[in-house]
Amino acid sequence: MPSPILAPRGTYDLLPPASTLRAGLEARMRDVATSFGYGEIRTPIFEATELFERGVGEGTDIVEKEMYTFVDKGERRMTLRPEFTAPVVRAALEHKLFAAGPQRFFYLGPIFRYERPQKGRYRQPHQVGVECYGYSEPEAEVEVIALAWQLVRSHKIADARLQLNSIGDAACRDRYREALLSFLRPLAPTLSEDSQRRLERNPLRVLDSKDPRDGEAVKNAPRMLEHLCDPCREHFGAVRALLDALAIPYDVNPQIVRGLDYYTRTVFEIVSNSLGAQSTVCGGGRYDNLVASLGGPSVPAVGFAMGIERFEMILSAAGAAPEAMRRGVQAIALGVQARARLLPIALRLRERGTAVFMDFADRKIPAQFKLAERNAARAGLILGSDELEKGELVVRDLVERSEVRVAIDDIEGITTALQRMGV
RNA sequence: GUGAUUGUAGCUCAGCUGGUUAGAGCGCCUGACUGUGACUCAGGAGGUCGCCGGUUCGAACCCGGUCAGUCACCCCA
Repeated sequence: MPSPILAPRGTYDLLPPASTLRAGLEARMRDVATSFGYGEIRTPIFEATELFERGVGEGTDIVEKEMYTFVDKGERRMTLRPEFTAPVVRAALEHKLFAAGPQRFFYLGPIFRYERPQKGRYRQPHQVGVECYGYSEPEAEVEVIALAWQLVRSHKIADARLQLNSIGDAACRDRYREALLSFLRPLAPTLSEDSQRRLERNPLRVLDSKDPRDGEAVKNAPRMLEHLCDPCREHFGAVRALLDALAIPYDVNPQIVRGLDYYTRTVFEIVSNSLGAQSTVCGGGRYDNLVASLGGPSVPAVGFAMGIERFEMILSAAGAAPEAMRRGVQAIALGVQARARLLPIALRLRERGTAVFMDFADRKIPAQFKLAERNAARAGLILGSDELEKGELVVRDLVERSEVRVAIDDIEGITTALQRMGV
């Protein structure tokens, strides 16, 4: 016997009713982004591999070992998108949108990374995120952060915290890099193997190492925030002042570094301790050089990406997951003839937007009531032989356990009775 | 990629130091109840014990491999 085919490792099937909850969450996310003036952008699920090599950075783990890359029949190197920012920039450049001034986009959908699955980490995770182009002003960061914060706040998530840092621009980061290197080099033998390996290539990564051996060295290491050039320091101060004015709480956390090459100046994360080792639910910041590095004009940019699965995990940990509401109607017919009469009524109700469930298996009344329970129907529409004779049907409130009788063809009367029951 | 741990019915799990036809609860189906959801009672369906191989007279149990889940490292949303 052939072995059964399973969903690929690190992926999952979203089934009802979880899929209904997901759809509701996505709808609320769209609403929030829309209320900030962002428009939805949908880009292809695969792109030229080179886009990510240039956009995300050749030295990053994502590009080095996590991409789903293939060669198509036209010998083109293609990659399933591992993130959204590079594709969005590509689309904006392709359609010359930057000629029209500032642009605001949000996106929602799956990304693909070949990673070892664990809690809050999948091979096809889903992200919602925004991109704001054309503003070098600190208000841009604050708008994007406020949007992310609104997403979190609108769901009453208690233990989410905003972490903020500045990693400077090309000029002051290079100077800091040198300062950090000359501090860490003498200590190299005391660092973890990973950090020793990373030291020359990306010394900033040593700062957020979890290895206790690195903690000691990092403790006295020079701080980026103290090495910011004047414009960067001023900019960071302005971001903080605006956040304070909006009463958005945050911690300055010098260890926030972000893994992608394109970030400049402000970086931020929203973290929660209900996520295990994957504590970040949202990560973002400013990336003023990305558009130019992909061959476009010099356009400053700010954005974030939020993990939808992780967001759901926080929601359920907070007990904020919405309960499935009782909704719709169970159409209960006894026998083929009654079914034939009830079917068009069900259709009429559905045309009016009422959910109607119906069973065709000739089950008895009690069995059909059980189905109504399983469907979490709010009301029942019962048509048996008695009713058929009298030309009536029973509209039953499944919560109050009360019922009224209405003429079979009186669709208005049925609708009114259902409305009274809150269907 | 590294390490740890788990895999028995649709779900949650039991199954002693390897020993006849593998169990429970919930769920599902049928009936008691010529037409009202719960409860009760009586029946019933459903498992090649993740898969492959090995050891053994004999494997759900021991060994190896493999697939998948989970957790951590790493990385990140």
